[in-house]
Amino acid sequence: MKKIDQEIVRESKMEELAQEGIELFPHKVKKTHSIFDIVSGFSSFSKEELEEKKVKVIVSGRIVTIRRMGRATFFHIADSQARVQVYLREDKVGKKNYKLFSLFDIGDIISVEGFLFETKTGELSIFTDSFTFLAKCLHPLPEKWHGLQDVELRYRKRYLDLIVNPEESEVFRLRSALISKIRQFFDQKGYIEVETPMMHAIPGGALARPFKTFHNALGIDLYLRIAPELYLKRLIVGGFEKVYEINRNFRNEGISSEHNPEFTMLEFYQAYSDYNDMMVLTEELINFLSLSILGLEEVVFGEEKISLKRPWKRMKFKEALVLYSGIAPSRFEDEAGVIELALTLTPDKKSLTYGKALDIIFDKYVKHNLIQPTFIINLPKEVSPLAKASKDNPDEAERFELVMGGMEIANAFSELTNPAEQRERFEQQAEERKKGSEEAHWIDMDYIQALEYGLPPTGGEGIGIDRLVMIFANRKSIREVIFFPLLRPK
RNA sequence: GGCCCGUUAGCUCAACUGGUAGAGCAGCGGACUCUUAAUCCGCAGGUUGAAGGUUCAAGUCCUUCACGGGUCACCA
Repeated sequence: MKKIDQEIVRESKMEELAQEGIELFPHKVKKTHSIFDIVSGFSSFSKEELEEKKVKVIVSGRIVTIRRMGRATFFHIADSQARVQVYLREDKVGKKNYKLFSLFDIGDIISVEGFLFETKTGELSIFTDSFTFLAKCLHPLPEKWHGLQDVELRYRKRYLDLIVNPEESEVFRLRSALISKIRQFFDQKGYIEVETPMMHAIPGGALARPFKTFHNALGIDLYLRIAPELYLKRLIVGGFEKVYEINRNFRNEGISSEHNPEFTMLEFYQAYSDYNDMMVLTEELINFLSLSILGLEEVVFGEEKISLKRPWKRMKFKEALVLYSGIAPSRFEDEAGVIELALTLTPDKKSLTYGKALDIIFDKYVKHNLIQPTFIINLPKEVSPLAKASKDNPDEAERFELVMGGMEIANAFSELTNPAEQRERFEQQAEERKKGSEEAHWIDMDYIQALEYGLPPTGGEGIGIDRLVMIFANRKSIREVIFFPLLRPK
């Protein structure tokens, strides 16, 4: 890559540092405080208190601003959480060191040692007596005022985004807190966290196209998992009554502001419960997350306010269709008509079943209207091959989707426990595969055998963590909540 | 994959119906010991995403391509 003049300047400054005997890549540095410790611990102190206490600190960070004024210089050092001002004066550090500092640039990482004080303008700062070079930044950083705006660059070079747009790091701190609180929630309820395979010989547990790979030693095709579901239920068969897993799923489908090919899924299963229990648990979980992270039972999402006060609305799938689709209720009785309508919405599809057609109409006309958290219950059995049928209506499944912010956040059901019925459902799916539906479920005989050993009544659920973070962090694109979203290599 | 939009200095953005590619920040040189988007003086920085084409003349119009964003489709 061609070097620009500023890069050449920075390189020659680094050479000069070396000539001055400065260690360019030091091994270790002393540190008494983080920048955050200083800002949070001493901001409330008055000028006089600081002078009296003479707090000595050794702190490291990246130089993000420099204001040189002859024999004195102010600069800020920062990490992803906080920034603090440093005051450097020639009479304090000596002529030689002061001159050395002219070889430092915005972006360099240094350690400074000094006493805390307050400037005339009232900013908590470090009056430094010495500083240590830690790392050179060989490229100029984006502009201090606007930061890095180019979304493509922000995603491709997330480290740059984090350096110059510190508010972006808040999204990821929130994400981390959310996952940590999820673990706390389930652990307290006696769940155990488990890990199941991410490489499957038979990809299952969802309706989606998988990524395919090959294992050399075994000489077999393997697939990156599209869901952990079937393995987690095997663990229920094995006697673990409450399990959860938080990890990546991989789906070889389109990319959009709501879809990344790899995404983080929370799945949890509880023996001796059903989908109604899962609804209560879900409300409890997300309400808890909101209260413990945001301190509120409400989140702002775009133009909307989402209330997380319990209980949340429960609405039958078909009722939601009638209420939001704008299609006359009587038309839903006409199966052929519904299929025809759905086909016009998805020109790529050649044929559809009634249940699939309803699902398409739901996604198209209903989902985006559901901003407040809503459990859409009793989805068509046809599109739910792993769920128990409803007692009252054999065409419906004991299944719900949680929709909020116009997005599907969770999907849960009373797990199908009857091995013979599971086998029939798989066979139906196999028929659909034959007809060209690449996302239809495979037949997993080992899973059926696991069911034959006896799966107790079980409720299970998956929650899309990335989308939940989107809502909590008020971001409209999934790429804003994933450090390194998938982009085409340049 | 279809359609729409975008791509100009390291970054953020200008450049009217085609007529000499500019500014701010960052950088370099100089002044400056409480500044904070520091200030003041000066300087440098460009294959306008790529390749073709139209034209006396293209950042601007046309074609193709690349990457991204939005949207539709696919897909929980």
